[in-house]
Amino acid sequence: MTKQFTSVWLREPRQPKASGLRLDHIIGAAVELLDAEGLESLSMRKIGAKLDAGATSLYWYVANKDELLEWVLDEFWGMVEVPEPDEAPWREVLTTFAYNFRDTLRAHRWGASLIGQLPSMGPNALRLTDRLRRAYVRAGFHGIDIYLASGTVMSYVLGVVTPELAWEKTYGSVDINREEIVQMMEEVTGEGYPELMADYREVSPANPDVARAMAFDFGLLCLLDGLEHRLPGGSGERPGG
Amino acid sequence: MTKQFTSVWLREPRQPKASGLRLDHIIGAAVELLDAEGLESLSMRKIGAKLDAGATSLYWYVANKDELLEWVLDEFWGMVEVPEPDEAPWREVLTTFAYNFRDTLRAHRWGASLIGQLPSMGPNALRLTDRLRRAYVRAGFHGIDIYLASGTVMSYVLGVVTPELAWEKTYGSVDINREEIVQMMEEVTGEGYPELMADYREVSPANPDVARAMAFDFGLLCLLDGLEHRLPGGSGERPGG
DNA sequence: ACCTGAACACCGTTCAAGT
DNA sequence: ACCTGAACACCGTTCAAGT
Repeated sequence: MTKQFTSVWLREPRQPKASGLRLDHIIGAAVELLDAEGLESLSMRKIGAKLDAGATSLYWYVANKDELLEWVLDEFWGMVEVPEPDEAPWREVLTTFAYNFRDTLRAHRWGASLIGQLPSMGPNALRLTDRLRRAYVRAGFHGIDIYLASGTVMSYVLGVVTPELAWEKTYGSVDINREEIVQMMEEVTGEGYPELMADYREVSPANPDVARAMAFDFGLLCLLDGLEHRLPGGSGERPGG
Repeated sequence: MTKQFTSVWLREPRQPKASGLRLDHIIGAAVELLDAEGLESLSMRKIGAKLDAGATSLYWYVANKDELLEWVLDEFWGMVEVPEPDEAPWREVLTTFAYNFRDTLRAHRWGASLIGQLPSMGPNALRLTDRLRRAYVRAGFHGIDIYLASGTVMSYVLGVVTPELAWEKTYGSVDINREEIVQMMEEVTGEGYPELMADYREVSPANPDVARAMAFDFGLLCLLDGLEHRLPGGSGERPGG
């Protein structure tokens, strides 16, 4: 007897009456609280209060907090804009997506945490997945390579931004410059890694926002170059690919 | 009056007496509980109990739970092995790191969450950063490009694995095959994305573990190709780079 | 059908008090 | 110096009861 495979997205929606709570209002209230106060301080009680309802009333529309957050996560995916793949060259489509995704992650900092905690199977997530897939198709990938390539840019962006958010959560409100960071690292390691420290001091841009943006762009360029290289006809083509 | 820049790693350590609690034991107990029960069920009370102490005793060694987790996170970084960059070609070093990092993230599933929540500034994190940096130096990058390239592979791996862990957390214990996933997606989207669904059905490997491993490898190859392409002398070299 | 409040089993953290 | 227990202000969720 194996567990049944189910999903939030397959549940019968509750029929709201004209006045009273509604699932979309609950999700909206959750998003507003998340934007204002962050994931850690979101509680069912606060969502209820925001809607002039008891916390426990939410449980008529939602099985539990995770299920609500799964809906909220799909709202996040709905905020990430991707150009229609027919309307621009594939590198431009993916670059625009990468920058939009980065901006959305930074504007709604709870998004990255939810992506790491809950599956992304809602309609907005699937719409985005489909658009990206078509961008890779238009690039010229075939067969299984479409599938293999289709998550690369998104993974890269998520992986870059996630630790940045963690850093900013802790040190974002602190007035800090590059030199102080390096000094702190030196105190942690002793005289351990002189070249690493010299590098930070000498070559990394003094403004951390600029440094982050440049590194993001550099890596994205590498990834796109590498994808192009693996396209049929490119010199990285695999035998029988 | 700006906030002072401080860190866990700069605090004066408490002097433990011969018998009694010790910071390293507290960290060790936390890691064990994390491996056994996951991040969400870790509590100060449980850590205390595991050490035959009251939960509040921990606060002598640790300012709060986040600070303890910052130490725990550095333990995680300590588990990620990277070959010495002198001992192998740079692509091999980075490939080995990528696979090791992926394995460690999968073996200690709380790691990815902590990376997204807390800064990685401990000695193990810095040791890893330095090794990776030297791998990029050995590859042939110069000046600011060392800095710009140095996070790329790590970001990619983190971004790939993080959503996989979220998926497995929800559906990992469910007996599920590819067809059931596709059917569920079709129920969510209606007949929305026929090509996306056909692709999943026809070209993605039937075993999800195999599918994930192949996609991981493909993207890593792309990224390494793209890095190589940007090396001085490569055709992607930038003017004045 | 929808909403409520009381209640349960938890949290992280503070603090006065003990040794 | 180190550890304790009581206490505070929270959590998510269940459930019997209301309308």
